[in-house]
Amino acid sequence: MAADYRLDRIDRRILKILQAEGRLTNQALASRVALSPSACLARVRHLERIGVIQGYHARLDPFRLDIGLVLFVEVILEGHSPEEQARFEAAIEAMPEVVEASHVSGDVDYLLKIVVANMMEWTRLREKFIGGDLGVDRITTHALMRKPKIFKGYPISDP
Amino acid sequence: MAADYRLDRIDRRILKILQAEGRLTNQALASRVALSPSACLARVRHLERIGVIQGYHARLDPFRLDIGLVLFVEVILEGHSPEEQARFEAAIEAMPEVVEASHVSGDVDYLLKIVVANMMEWTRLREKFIGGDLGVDRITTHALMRKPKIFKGYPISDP
DNA sequence: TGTGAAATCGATCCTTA
DNA sequence: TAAGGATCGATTTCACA
Repeated sequence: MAADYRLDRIDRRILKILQAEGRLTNQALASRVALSPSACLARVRHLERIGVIQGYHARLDPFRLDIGLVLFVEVILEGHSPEEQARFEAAIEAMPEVVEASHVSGDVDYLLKIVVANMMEWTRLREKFIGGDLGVDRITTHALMRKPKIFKGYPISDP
Repeated sequence: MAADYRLDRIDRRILKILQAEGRLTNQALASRVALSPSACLARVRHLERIGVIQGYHARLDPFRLDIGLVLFVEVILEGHSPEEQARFEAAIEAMPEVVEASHVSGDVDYLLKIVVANMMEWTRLREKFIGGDLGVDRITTHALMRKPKIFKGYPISDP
């Protein structure tokens, strides 16, 4: 999947723009990076094919969706062998409530983003973590109240 | 901004689809929700106008961007008055390295997502947090190593 | 890799229901 | 609110540099 492809200046400008304005037309994008539409489209398709662009998404306001609760959960495993990690990761892969998982260094092993309809659902899901045989030692929960700064993409330097 | 507008079944289907496929053409979207293109476009524009759709973004692979380090930082403030929170939030608003901030309930006050080029940069930025007059009591840092589950949007029920 | 032209397809607006 | 049709603009392919 061309994991070693080197992004040039124009690629980076394309990525920066599409990260901020995902529905920009190819023509507008082309003129902003000073390419013909066909050359620009070829680059975008290439970036998609090699996996630098992983998808396009509408960003929705979670507080307008009757989504329930958004929780950030820190997980510490009992053991840290590859097998134990794989078992845990397979378990969360199968939980639709877990919408994002990050494996991190430090005193904590995983940071999860979890969406549940209400506290009761969280109480039930919580038991799967601590009671179950997922090899979890301890979890800490934080409930989202407000988003003072919203993620709109990674910083990409122009040059 | 029509914060009380009630989403109907078709709105929710539109949101679910655009959240997963942000660059879908209006025609394709229209046929998937069984509307004419013009009616579908009017709904999408409406959802954008009232702020349920906040933007469109290409999702990029952070490990392919030479971005440096992605850090998750937990922040505990010394005090919890509205003024102290506002001061802290204004400070992180002005830091481009802080790409996302969540105000959460529990023993921690804020969860930050921070992107820095390298450890040295983080060491410098860290001092702004603990040394500065931001009213920060304590921070805990986790560095992203791997993403076993990637966020692709909130769960939206069909009916 | 890039350009420009040609053909197809999509977005958008307006009218009518 | 929705549909249909007209118009204008965008996407995509291809021959060529």
